[in-house]
Amino acid sequence: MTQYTSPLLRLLSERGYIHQLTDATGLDALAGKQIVPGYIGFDATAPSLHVGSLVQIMMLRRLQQTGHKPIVVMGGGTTKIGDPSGKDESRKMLTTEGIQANIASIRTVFERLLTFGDGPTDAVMIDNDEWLSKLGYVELLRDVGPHFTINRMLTFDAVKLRLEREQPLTFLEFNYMILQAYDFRELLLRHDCRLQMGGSDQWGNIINGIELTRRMEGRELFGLTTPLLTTADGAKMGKTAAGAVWLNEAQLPAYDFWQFWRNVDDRDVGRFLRLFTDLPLDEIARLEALQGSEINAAKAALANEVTRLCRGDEAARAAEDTAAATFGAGGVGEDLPVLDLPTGGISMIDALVGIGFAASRGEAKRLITGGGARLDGASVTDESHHIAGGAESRISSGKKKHGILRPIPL
RNA sequence: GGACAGGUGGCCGAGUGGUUAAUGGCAGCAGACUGUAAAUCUGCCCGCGAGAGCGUACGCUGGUUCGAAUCCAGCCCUGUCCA
Repeated sequence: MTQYTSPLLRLLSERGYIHQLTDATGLDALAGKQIVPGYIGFDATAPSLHVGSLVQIMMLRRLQQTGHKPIVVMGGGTTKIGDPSGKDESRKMLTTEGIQANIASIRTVFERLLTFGDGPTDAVMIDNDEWLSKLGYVELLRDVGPHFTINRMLTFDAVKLRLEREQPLTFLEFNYMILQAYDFRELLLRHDCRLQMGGSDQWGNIINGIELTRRMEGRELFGLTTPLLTTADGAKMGKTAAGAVWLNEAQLPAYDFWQFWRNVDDRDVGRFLRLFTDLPLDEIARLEALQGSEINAAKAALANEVTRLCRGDEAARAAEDTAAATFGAGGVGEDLPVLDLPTGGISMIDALVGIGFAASRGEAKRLITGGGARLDGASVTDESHHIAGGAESRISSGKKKHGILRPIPL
């Protein structure tokens, strides 16, 4: 591992954030002598980011922790165009209000992880719509156009792959990289931003921004990418059964968020602890070394820490208590999903659908037939089983998903 | 504008008149084994229905046929090449 002198690069390096770096010694020197404003761009297409973006968010946190200035750039301007990457027509373009609402919602998570304000190392959040929407086409062509050759743009993976696979690549999409490059330069001019970070898939875009700025302004910028975060079995991080693992409470309850981390693959524990928690490295080394079932303690620590950072102390504690009560004691915890139990009871099928363990009645039946539906821990195999009203009970799908059936109070 | 190839279930990809709700793979769910892990094996995997069954579905719209994802026509979309 390269020896860095700046606290920033040391921290990033020892915790596993660095995949590629444009000019390691240059950035190391710069970070050692001044506050480096650095930015990462985020999508504004949904009201919440998901764990796939958490590495980037954490990186901004590290930036601030080592005395630099994090800049969160929301892609409001680019979102307006609509994301062209999918072929499915139904991808609707968002209205300005919709995008603003998304940005406001996303901001709540950033506020937990970064300190915002007006100070020199306080984080700021900017919407690239501020400048992109004012940009004239002719102006853009004149200023930026000469600095991009099609020849080079065609060599970028994002483009090359699509062409090789004979998939459509629209002009719109093709232009994304130009807009992103433009962002970097704009951020230099507005906020003296010197560094852009991102996932490894952003390397090409980041390089473009650096190149463009060098040609237009004669200034040197830096780029840094994180390794593509996959789980140990090779899947892309952030998608699970129920869909994306959202960072916002409104999109995913804290208990489920906690469970996601509690259930990571053994092999991922150490890496995730370094990336997603503030635990000291020696503590992580100790946890990571646990063998066999003991590694579950490390997973619990991971779940607690990440939930605490993203959702707050209280949420983390409630999730942990619920898990302990549910899995340890075989009872129920307060944080489990609850379904009202009518006085006359409810059918097993309706209960499973009602609490969200099955998407349709057919699915609920299959769950029952397969032996995965449980009531107070006992498997229910009768499709027409009727749950009596009056008493609280625990309903489960498999061994991991649990919920409470609670009589409606009179 | 022309020639050719293509548009199938969350994704990839078979199928080219009936036995096809549609082979297979991936992803997903459940069971067994475990440690709320991985790997492995087994079952499930469009909706409604207790069930027989019914309804939807192979780009869109019509047509041929007892019967179509499969044949025909028009249209839309994508790719490759040509103008």
